[in-house]
Amino acid sequence: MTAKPRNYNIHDYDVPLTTVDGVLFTVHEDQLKVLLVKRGKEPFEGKWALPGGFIDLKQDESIEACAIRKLREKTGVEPPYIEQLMSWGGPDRDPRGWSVTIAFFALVAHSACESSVASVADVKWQPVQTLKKDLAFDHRDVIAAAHERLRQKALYSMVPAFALPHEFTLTELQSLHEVIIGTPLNKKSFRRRLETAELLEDTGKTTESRGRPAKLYRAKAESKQYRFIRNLEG
Amino acid sequence: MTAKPRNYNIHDYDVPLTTVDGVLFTVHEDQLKVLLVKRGKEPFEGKWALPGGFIDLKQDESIEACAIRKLREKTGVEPPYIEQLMSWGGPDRDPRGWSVTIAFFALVAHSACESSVASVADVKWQPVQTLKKDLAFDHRDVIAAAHERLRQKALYSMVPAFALPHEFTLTELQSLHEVIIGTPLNKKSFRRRLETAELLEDTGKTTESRGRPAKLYRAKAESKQYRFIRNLEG
DNA sequence: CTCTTTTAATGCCTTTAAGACACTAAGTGA
DNA sequence: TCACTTAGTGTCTTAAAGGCATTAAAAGAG
Repeated sequence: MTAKPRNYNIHDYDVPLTTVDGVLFTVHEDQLKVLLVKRGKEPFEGKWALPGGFIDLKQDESIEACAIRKLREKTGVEPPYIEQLMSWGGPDRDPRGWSVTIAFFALVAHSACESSVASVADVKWQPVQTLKKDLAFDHRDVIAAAHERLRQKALYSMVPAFALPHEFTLTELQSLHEVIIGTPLNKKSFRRRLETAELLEDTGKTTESRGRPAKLYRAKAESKQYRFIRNLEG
Repeated sequence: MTAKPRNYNIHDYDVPLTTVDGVLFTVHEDQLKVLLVKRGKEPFEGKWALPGGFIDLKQDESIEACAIRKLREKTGVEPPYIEQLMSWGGPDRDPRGWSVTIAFFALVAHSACESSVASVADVKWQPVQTLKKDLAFDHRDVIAAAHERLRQKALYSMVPAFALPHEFTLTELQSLHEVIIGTPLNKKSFRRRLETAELLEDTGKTTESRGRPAKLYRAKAESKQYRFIRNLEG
């Protein structure tokens, strides 16, 4: 046991087993994917689970810092977007007893951490459409909640842009939103609201492929907080 | 210590001190008020704090159930609306060491728990506009976050209705929204969106006072989930 | 070099829902 | 009966999304 500040003694308190988990999404090959890690020990040894675990009481300065650390350990990078999702707790979700997980929801470009993830067998990008039912703990519910949150964000914000590389085209951004929401979107509306809100910077560069070259944009930092006053049709 | 299922032993884990707190709002005399409880023991003995505390690992079936229990203990009733707000954690927010609070945000009619609150000296309704700075822990930040959440809800939902008595007039509901948002709202817009969304039931009753009698309405259960696709102007 | 194909970007009319604000409705009390 | 008060509505304007066709800019075929 470590020395505790003041008079805190864990024996005095009957506290739950509190952990932090991250739901890290990316997009690749027109699919929304979530990062899973194969558990190396009990409980749920061998099952796929969300990256996460115990708070390091000596190192972590906050629960968000803890979540970022967990994700960095698995991907090699810090996600450009992270926010707290919600917490789950109960007597039965962990066989060791009453437990709590504080879940975070994060986005990253597939290209930014491709090497770290592809090089190890116990980490993978799983398409959310083909999620297995036998994930560890209640992680299936956690992912479902994160997916729903992301879906809402796609309707009233440009937050999904942080699942793309630093520079991207409007078509890429729109099709990402469409993948997340699950329905096609109106091209004109999508572009018009982006333009009036001034959320993107023109890089001056363009793509080169078949057809007319597309302009490449960068998300401004403010776009993380921006909320449109009106939702797109879900 | 209690017997734990399987091989769980709290000594094996360096876990934070996890607690649950509730931010319970109501409206009274045209003011938004929050429920505070005077702490009877260290830390922060004698300071005002949010109702909350440790999870009862034998009784509580979930963290939400725990939050509801804490609020019932102080008000005598279960709030008609409760949702998880977010969690805060860090090494310094509690002098006993690394701690986490999972905060909930709830609404109740002032009349529903007036007697329970007025009868004891260590519980009070505090107007959010005149909050003291020296609340226990980081509860000032928690209340600020809850207030901001409630403000957003007032722009795109009818959730604030759950801070009113079971039956209420449209004028009462609108002025509640105005108190929460902090600006006047357009009467016609407010009523029109309510009507088209069919969120309220006409009770057939009316108020009696000076002026034309107002119809009394009841919030339908669905109104808890309903989100307008467009926000009112903040 | 011109024409077809492909993808990007825009113009413009329609539709939806909110803002503004005047007006009518239904009570009370002098 | 009339002034006053509060509730509720009619209607025009404005903001922003939907629909859809058109134009723009490139590559490749002949």
